[in-house]
Amino acid sequence: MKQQKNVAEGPGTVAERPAGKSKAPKSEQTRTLILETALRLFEERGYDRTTMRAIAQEAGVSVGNAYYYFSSKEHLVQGFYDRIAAEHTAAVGPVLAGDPDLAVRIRGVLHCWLDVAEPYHRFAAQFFKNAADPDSPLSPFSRESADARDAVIALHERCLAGSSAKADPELAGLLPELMWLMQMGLVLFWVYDRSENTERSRRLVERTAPLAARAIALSRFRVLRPLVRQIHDVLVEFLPGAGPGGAQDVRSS
Amino acid sequence: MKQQKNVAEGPGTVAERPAGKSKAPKSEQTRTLILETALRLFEERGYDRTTMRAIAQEAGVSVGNAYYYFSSKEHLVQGFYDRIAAEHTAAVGPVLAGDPDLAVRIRGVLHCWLDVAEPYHRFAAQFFKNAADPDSPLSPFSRESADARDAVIALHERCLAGSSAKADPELAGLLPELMWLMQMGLVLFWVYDRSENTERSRRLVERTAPLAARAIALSRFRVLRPLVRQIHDVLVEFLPGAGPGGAQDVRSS
DNA sequence: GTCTATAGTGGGATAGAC
DNA sequence: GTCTATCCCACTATAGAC
Repeated sequence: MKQQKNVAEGPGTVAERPAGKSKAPKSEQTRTLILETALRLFEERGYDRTTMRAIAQEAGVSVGNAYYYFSSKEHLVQGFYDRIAAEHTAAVGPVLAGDPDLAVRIRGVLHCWLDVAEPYHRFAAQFFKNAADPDSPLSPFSRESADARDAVIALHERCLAGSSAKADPELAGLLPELMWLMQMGLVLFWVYDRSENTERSRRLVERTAPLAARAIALSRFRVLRPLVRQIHDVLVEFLPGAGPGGAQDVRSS
Repeated sequence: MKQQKNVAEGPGTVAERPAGKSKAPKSEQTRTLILETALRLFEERGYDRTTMRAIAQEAGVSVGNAYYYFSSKEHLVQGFYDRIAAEHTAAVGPVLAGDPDLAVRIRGVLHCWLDVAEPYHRFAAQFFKNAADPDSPLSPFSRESADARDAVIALHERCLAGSSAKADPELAGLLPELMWLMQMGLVLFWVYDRSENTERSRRLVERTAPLAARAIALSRFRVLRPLVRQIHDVLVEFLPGAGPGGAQDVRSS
C-alpha cells in the first residue's frame, strides 16, 4: 500500500458538463457524494478506522478535494447530526399529536430518538470522544451547536405543551431545556450502552419517563415550594438559554 | 516526591529483590522519571501539545522506551488520576470531621475537589475527550476505574454518615453512589467551565449543595413516597454497584 | 470556482536490532 | 530495557488542469 498507487484515472464519473444553462450545482453534488460516502464508511467500519484517504478513494475524488469541502474529518460528522435530527423530528410527529399523558409523550419522544439513532450506535460510540471535547464545535454545548440545541428544545416544548400535565408555573418555562438536559443524559448512557440492541437504554427511558412526569406534576405541591424555587434559581443561572445575557455558548460563559 | 510514588504495576515491579543492598530497581526509576516528566509537561503546555517525542526527550530516554513503560499516551494519565484522588482524600479530612450539617459537608467535599483539581484544569479540559471515550480504560465508567470510583463513593459515604440529616431509609444506601454521580456532573461542568478561576463551578457547588441536602431531607415526606420509590428502583437497576450481579463495568453491561 | 496530483509535516504507535 | 528506524494517518501546501 504505497502512496504511489493511485486510482489511475477513476471511473469516468461526471465528466461532461451540461453545456449551456444547466445550473446543476456540481459542487453540491460532489459535496454530497463525499458526505454520503463518509457516512457510509463510518457506519461500515467505524469512525476511527475510516481514513480520509479511504473516503476520498471510495468517493472517487482526491484527498485534497475532500478537504476542500470539509475542512476536517470532524466536520463530516456535522452531516450526521443534521441527518439524525431531521429523522427524529419526522419520526416524532405521531407522538406529539397523540396521547396527552406526559409520561407517554416523554417516553415516545425519547424512544423515537433511540430508534432513529440505532443504526449509528457503533459509529456514535467511536465518535463520541470527539464530541465530548470542550473545544470541539461538535460538542453539544458549543456555539456552533446552538441551532441544533434550540431545535431539540423546541421539540420538547411541543411535547410538554400538548400534555395534560400541569407544572409549577415558575418552573414551566424552564422545563423544555431541562428535558434537553435529560435527553443529553440519555445520549450519554446510550453511547456507553453495550447491551444487545441497546435494550438497556430503552429500558432506562421506560423507567425514567414516568418518573420525570411525576416529578413535574409534583412540582406544584406546597411542601416542595422551597425546593422548586431553589431548583428554578439554579436552572436560571446555569442553563444555556436562560442565563443573564442569554449566552449562546454554554461553556460556563 | 520521587521515591514514594509507586504507580500501578509495570514490567519491573515487585521483583522480590532479597534486598541486602537496597537498590531501587532501575526500571522503576525510569518509569517514574517518564511519568513525572509527562505530568509536568502536561501541566505546562497541555495534553495535546505535549508529544511523546517531547516527553521522551525531556526525560532523556527514547520514544520506544517510553512506550515500553506506558503502552499509550493515555496510560500516562492514570498517574494523574491517582494523584488527584490522593490529594482530594487528604484535603477533605477536616470537612468530614467538622460540621454535621449535610449541605455544608457536601459543599465542603466538592469545593475541596475543585481546589485540588484547579491547577490541572487546562490539562483536564484538553484531556477530557479521551476520558469520555467509552472504549478508554480511563473512562470513569470503565472496569479499570472501578477502584477509583469505589474510593470516591466511600468518601461520600463518610460525608453522609457524619451528617445530622436523615434520608428515606430505602434510599439511604444508594445515596453515596448518587453523590458520586453528582460529582461526575460537577466534573463535566468544570471541564467545560471557561470562567476566571473556574468561579462558575464553585458557584454551582454553592447553589446545588444545599439543594441536594434539602432534597435528601425531603425524601422522607409522605407525599413523595411513590416518587422516591420509583427513583430507588431506577437507581438499583442502573447504578454501577447496585445492579444484579454487582457489575464492575458500568457500560450498561 | 472545482478539482487533481503530489510532496511534505508532525505526531502516535510499533518492529526489531542490540 | 533501550534504542533507532519506520509506519500510518490527519492534515497542509502547492502547482496547475479544467
